[in-house]
Amino acid sequence: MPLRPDAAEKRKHIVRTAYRLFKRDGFHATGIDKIITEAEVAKMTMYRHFPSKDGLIVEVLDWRAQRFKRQLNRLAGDAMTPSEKIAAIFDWHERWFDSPDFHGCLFQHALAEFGEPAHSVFEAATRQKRDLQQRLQDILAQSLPDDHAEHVAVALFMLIEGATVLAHMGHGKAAIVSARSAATKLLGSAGALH
Amino acid sequence: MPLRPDAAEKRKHIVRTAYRLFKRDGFHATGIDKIITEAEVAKMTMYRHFPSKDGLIVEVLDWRAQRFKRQLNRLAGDAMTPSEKIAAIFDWHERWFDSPDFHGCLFQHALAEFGEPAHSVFEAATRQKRDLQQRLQDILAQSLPDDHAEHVAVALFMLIEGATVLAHMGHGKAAIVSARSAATKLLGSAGALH
DNA sequence: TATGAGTGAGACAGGTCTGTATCATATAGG
DNA sequence: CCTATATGATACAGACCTGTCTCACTCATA
Repeated sequence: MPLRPDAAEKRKHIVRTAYRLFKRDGFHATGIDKIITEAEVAKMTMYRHFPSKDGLIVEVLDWRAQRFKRQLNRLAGDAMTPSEKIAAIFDWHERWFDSPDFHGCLFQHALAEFGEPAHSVFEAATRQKRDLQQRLQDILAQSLPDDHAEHVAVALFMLIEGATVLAHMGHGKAAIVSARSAATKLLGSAGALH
Repeated sequence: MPLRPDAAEKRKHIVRTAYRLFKRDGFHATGIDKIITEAEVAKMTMYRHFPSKDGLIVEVLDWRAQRFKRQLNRLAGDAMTPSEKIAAIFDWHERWFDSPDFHGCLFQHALAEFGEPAHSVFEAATRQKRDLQQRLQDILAQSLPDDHAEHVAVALFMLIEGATVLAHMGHGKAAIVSARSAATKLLGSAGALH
């Protein structure tokens, strides 16, 4: 009764194709027809796997968020100190900003295009942002008291979000340099030197 | 040969109505029909004043950017020290985040929906962001050497952009508290105590 | 009063959007 | 082989999109 062996593959393929188009052209600007043409898939195939375009968008965001989380976990291995982990995260973003197909943060774009807090797409985007912020806070909690950790985590989160906006505007290098410098100062004055 | 006395008023009225709808529902999700209905204006009136929907969007963004700049200039009067000016800007954003019709930053949303750097809407949005960053830098340049001023200005800019994203997600209070705290630390460690 | 610019209302064209329905085909497992 | 499932291709419905066009009307000014 499960799907055919390659049915799950088709599903992933649709998600990946939609991801690429949403990232490049935006959500509203990307039509279903464009997605199925690029994915070389029949329309009914897409609608059998996903309930609607919004449903597909949520799936794409969740899939992307999971990949983001995996990469983050790999970066911030247990071997490093909190400061090293934060530095690694900034380095990672620097590489991301420099990648040829960088078009800003898909989750920020989702918040922009689906600004209604009750919308499922908005919720999917906030989940990812909340996860990142929580992850930063967990890292900092290893060497800072809880209230300090929260404040610094929020500040680092804002620096990262702002850096991503700046990078989308073509100033990724300046953004990451200043963000790193600011993060160092914040961690230093918060007492998290290790 | 100039327009009738109230023609310019109609034009402003269309811009203000479009602004309200774009802010609430987004650019692609807001149709021309919706704008002219809400503005109680004929379609041809709108198309006589603006070349296209994109043209209207650019006009809306420029109008909003001008208003933003005016408010910023009023806030950061010459009487205050750089630190006081920065504090006033954060206070201002706090009030903005708390306002009942806050829906995030329209310029961020424009960058998200028109991600192509060559697009006129993208350019209009970047103009505003560049202006804000430059304004921060000018303020800091009063009490910091140029290279420090630039780094700190970019950091403050990113904090503000990130705080706006957080506020859109419903955490404006936490954002502004952490941003203020971070800004104080950055200004302190940069030596701009006045 | 006469003129002409600005306007409101609405039809219209041509295209695109999401989502559904239909039918032939391919294929894996019993 | 035979049946059930997944699929490709395509037509279709109904709505919405941007932008153009026409026509009657208002109203300030000459």
